[in-house]
Amino acid sequence: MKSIVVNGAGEYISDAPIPSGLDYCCHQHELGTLVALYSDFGLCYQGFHAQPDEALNEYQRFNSLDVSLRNQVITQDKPLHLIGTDFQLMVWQRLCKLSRSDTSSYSHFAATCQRPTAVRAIASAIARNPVAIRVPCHRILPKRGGTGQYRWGNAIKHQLLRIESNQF
DNA sequence: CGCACCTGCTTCG
DNA sequence: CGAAGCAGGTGCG
Repeated sequence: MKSIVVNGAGEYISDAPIPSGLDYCCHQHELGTLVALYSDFGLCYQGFHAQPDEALNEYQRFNSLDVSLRNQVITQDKPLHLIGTDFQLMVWQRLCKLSRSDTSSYSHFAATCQRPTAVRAIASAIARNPVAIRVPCHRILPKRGGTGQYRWGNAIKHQLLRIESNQF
């Protein structure tokens, strides 16, 4: 398990301590309320939730951590502060390199990660992406068609893709 | 379509 | 180290 800070392109910036407290910010996305959780080093979590504590619960459960909610803040443009195994971090960083409306299948994405046969492991790592939208896990789709699964709801994944493809 | 079966790899105990 | 668990893929009807 490592805890690192990366920029918007997924490039490594530095290591960082595991957060003990997080600031939060709720803002309206056209598909729902988006809750962001910030450590002192960057954006740790972003997901579709009605309440900030739901987001915190998710974050704690996924990372087996005990973290407190601190202050409400306004939307901040910060780097990402990600916690995960080497493998997960590699996958998330790779996702950040996808440009807008650049979608791919799970198997193709696995190949671009240099793990062409590890499709299921890659999919598991994608599923644990803690930062919706900024880490564009929604751009990875089943080869057979359809939009596949999404941690915050399949309908939202579908809509995100529609929005991204329409803006061209 | 849906289903059964297969798969390789990561993760956790 | 072994076993569980996968946001997948394939082939068949």
